[in-house]
Amino acid sequence: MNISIGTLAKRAGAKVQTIRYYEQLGLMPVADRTTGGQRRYDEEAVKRLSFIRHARALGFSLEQIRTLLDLSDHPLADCTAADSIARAHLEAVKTKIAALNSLKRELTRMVECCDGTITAHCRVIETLANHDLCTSSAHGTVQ
Amino acid sequence: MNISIGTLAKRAGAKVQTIRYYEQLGLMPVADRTTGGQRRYDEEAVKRLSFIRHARALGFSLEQIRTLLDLSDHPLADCTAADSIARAHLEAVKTKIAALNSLKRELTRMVECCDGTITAHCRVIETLANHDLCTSSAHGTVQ
DNA sequence: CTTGAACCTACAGCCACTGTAGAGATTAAG
DNA sequence: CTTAATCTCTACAGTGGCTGTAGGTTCAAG
Repeated sequence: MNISIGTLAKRAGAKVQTIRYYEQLGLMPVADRTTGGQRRYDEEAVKRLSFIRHARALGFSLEQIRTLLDLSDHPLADCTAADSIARAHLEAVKTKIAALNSLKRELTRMVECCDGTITAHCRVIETLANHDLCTSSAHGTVQ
Repeated sequence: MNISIGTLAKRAGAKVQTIRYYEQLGLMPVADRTTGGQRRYDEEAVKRLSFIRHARALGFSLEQIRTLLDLSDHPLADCTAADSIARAHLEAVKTKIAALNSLKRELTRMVECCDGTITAHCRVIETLANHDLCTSSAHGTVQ
């Protein structure tokens, strides 16, 4: 009931600005204020922000998190929705891992073949210049 | 010498706007224009844009690509710089793969344990609400 | 010569924050 | 009680890497 925004930030592992940003998006509740206008939070807010940060660390988007928060706010609802969000996300993660692995192979080949002398013979530059030298076809845009 | 921006886009796998964006950033040269003011490119531009798109597909940042382009523009230079960019990137990729793998494990556990009935028993929500249930400590922010 | 596709500029929007400026609030020490 | 240090406030701009839109112009085929 008496937690400042800075303390909340530390306890849940977020930045102060991020909390205000979440409030703006409606992910965090509009906080009570002191007479001086500063936000004060309770333990519930710590839990909610931790939930959000944990989900973000797992790579869920804020929109996915919004849905997950709605579901956890209504504990009697069917959890099929939460499950399918998690499953879809798992699939996306698997795809990303596959892309990154093929990327790792290509980068490893690039680096191993660089003879360390002049750019004209540099495998790194050469590979980038000529896509045909690249065996892995799996990579779309990997972020 | 007579390639329109749309043709260039198709041939190198980019969008028209992206080419103009690259020109703005100085990654693509300022193109010659027709009397009517439209950009015309040559084969050299196709190569350069392909280089950029390939490097982007491999996850290099535009700033890294700027350096790689400078290096390939001056083929007599020492290629140590290109090599170290590629090595650093490879390390980053390995780290990302490790994080995603621990994430995959956590998501898999979440999904496997969901009993499909009500949110109160839902492993997905529960895991997100309680970071202590989470075994993988490796995940920072994964994008 | 007409038509329709492609092109032009300029700017706003996306995501998920992060950083800044300048002002006011709170708190601990003296 | 005063002062100083730290926090917090709002509002807005910037990040990266594009993508989309509006409103107009140019080009190439028929």
